[in-house]
Amino acid sequence: MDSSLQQAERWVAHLDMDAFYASVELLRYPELRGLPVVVGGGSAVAPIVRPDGTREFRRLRGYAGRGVATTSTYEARALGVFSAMGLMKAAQLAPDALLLPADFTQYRKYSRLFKEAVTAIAPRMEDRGIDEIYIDLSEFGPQAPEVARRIKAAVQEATGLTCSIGLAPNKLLAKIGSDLDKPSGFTLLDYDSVPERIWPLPVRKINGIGPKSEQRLKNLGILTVGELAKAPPDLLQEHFSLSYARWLLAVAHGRDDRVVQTESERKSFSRETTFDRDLHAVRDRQELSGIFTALCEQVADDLQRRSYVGRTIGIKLRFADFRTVTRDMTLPEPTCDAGRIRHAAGLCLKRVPLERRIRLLGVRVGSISHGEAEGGQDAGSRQLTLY
DNA sequence: TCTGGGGTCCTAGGACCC
DNA sequence: TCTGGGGTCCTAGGACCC
Repeated sequence: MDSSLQQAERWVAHLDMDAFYASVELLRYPELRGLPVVVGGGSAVAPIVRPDGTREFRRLRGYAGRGVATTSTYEARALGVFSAMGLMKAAQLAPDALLLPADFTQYRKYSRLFKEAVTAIAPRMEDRGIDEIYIDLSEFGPQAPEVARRIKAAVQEATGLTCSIGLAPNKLLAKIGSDLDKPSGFTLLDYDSVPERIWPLPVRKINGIGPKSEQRLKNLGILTVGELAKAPPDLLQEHFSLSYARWLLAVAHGRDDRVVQTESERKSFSRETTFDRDLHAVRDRQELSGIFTALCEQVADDLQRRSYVGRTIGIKLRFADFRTVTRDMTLPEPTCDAGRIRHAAGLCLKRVPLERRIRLLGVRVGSISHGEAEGGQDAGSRQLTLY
């Protein structure tokens, strides 16, 4: 490679489905179109089908429980209800909004549909979760914007759902772009447009700056990306780690070298649950133990169904005061056996002092690999599978 | 109005080995 | 006798994302 040659221009698209879960629900319940709808809570909020076939939908009013909004329609957002908001609070803001339970089987189906529609046109796709992806369109050169528009149309054709696309020379700008014109947006950004389009935005719009960093930047008088771009490097290095300070300055100028990652291996499996009420380690011992075992069985089942085994078994506890602790231990041999996971997780739990009430319990298996578990009925056949 | 569930990555200290 | 580095693994916590 001749380093004096300028690197070929990159084209990266970020595609984000609009209000994904809620939009899938509207396909099923078209009569709710135009109304504030919130997805969240357990199956208890499912609509009731009357004898005559008509449906009665739950409203947010009177909701009691610990659920949060997973998604809301744009009509509900106009009333102040956004994802991750507690449903009790949402009920205060929008008591007449309709409430539907999340149906992940259905969302996974539509996720598959839209991703298939994309890869049929442009194969270099990076999965970023159920409702968003990056697409490397560099191979299309100057045709990239046209291809991106075709992808947007193909997604709608395949699913009946709209998406928003940002198209830019890198992932950072593509991601910001897809959010600039929602819903059903299409935004083209290049480096020259950074001062005009990106600098006025709050720093929180940058993927990687969360609530903590936002607050710390605010304390330094930095609210917008433009202010970040002009911040003295010394000031940033004083308040953040060297690598984070460098990253902050780079992204503020719209710079990002990350490649579109078309393959990735998962690193862990976990299951966790928040209780309806906080449980007491001693008084609710039986109930706690039953839930603990069930979580271990679920993780074991997840591993087995996908032919994984793991060596690091961990637990997570959240106390009533929201403090979270984790404990883990690494086994000499990997496993996917519920009993072994339960035993190791039990040892981890013994290392946590349990004086406070518990609100959440979780079980995790990490250091995973494909293959047969050591011990158990498969021990003898290990050789066969390895060679 | 008390804040879900499933992930990834980073940092940092200690153990242990060479 | 006091003092080394480097590398890897393990564990805990935290920030962040969808």
